[in-house]
Amino acid sequence: MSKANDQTTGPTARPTAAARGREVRRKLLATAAVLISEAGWNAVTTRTLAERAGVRSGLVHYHFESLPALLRQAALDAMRPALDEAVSVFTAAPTPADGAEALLAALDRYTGRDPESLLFTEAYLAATRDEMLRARLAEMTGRFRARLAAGAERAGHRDPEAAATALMAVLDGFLLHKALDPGLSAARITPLVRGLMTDPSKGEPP
Amino acid sequence: MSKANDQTTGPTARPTAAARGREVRRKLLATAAVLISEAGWNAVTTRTLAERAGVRSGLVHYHFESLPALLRQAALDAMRPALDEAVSVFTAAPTPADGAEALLAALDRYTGRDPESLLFTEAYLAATRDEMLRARLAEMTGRFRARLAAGAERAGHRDPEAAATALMAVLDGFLLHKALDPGLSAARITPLVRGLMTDPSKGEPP
DNA sequence: AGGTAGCTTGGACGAGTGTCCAAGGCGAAT
DNA sequence: ATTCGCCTTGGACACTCGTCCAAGCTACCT
Repeated sequence: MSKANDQTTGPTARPTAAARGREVRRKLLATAAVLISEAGWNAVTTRTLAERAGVRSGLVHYHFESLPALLRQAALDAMRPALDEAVSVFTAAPTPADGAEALLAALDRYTGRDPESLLFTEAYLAATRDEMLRARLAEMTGRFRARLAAGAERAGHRDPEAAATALMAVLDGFLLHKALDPGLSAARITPLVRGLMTDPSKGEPP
Repeated sequence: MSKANDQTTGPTARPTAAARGREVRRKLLATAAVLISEAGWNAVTTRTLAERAGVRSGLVHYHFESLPALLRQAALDAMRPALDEAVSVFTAAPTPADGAEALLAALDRYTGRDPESLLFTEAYLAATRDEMLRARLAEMTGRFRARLAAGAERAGHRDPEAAATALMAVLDGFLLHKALDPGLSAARITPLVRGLMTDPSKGEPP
């Protein structure tokens, strides 16, 4: 008897139908994330999406309930690992200030170069007008904020949650401003951003 | 002989054709700014715009070259006075830190309440994909940044331009985050934002 | 062998889109 | 009274949009 996953065929054999379907879903989601950043949330159409993904347009509504549902999932799927990596970068640093500096540096490298640079901003704006997206997105960013706050608290910050909120605001704000003016330097604002995570009540002069 | 602006007619008389035209332009621009914030830049259509403005749809392309051109002008016209007022608020404060606090407080009052709350964010994103808008917008925000930097410099900040950049990033970032989560408190991050405009090299302990 | 289930195709459908324009209206100037 | 110039109207135009589906395909199961 042969199991469903038997791959005893040749090296370049045709994948099973289910596997091809999975690949179509993956490509559509990945391409949608890029297009959202490139053209804007409301400018992603089924036809351009299918074309860029190398997929026939009829497949979009076979694999997904609707275009808005696809965009929601694409944005969330692309943001989750990005936020996870941000958490890693932050928690790997010895102090919250170093963590903030590392996050800013990572963001600086990311902006402009990455085809999904503006995905976060687009998703925030879209969430403003989409109840379901707002709930799922708020949960993800809430977890991120909690991680930042935990780091700030461990370092003895007076108001850790405020520090986390402020840090997230600078990061997303800087991302947006730098997209508009690539001349902006993350290095220049680094000392100021470090200051955000350093409790003002416990200054440490040289 | 009668001058063009003779308004010797009754109290509720029909205005001159030119005046009505000016009013149509004004209404379209004002309504467009609201709709951009409400529905998103790419979701503003000629027909919904005309309807919300109380104007026949055929007038849109009589008074404006194209819908994109109208949106550009609407955004810039609405942002200019807002930025001017922000400059006033900032420069009226005795110190840059007080100015930053005042700006944040004003932003906090503005967010959510105002129907144009998200206009700035939408305009930034649109400028990313529209060369002409980017140039005009960069000029306006550049002037604003220069005013903030001048204030920081007068107070002896080590890197005034960086301070201005960081302050603008927090403001726009906080605006966006608060639109998503109205529970965010501007008051909580105020001391941290004040710190941005206070040169870290010259701490002033009580 | 035939049957089944899932993926794929290409196009149809109606509702929307930005843009344009012939025709009409009306106050101001002559 | 007539002309002039600008504003206004309502709809036509040629798209593009999201969604849907009948028909075909092919790997797998019995």
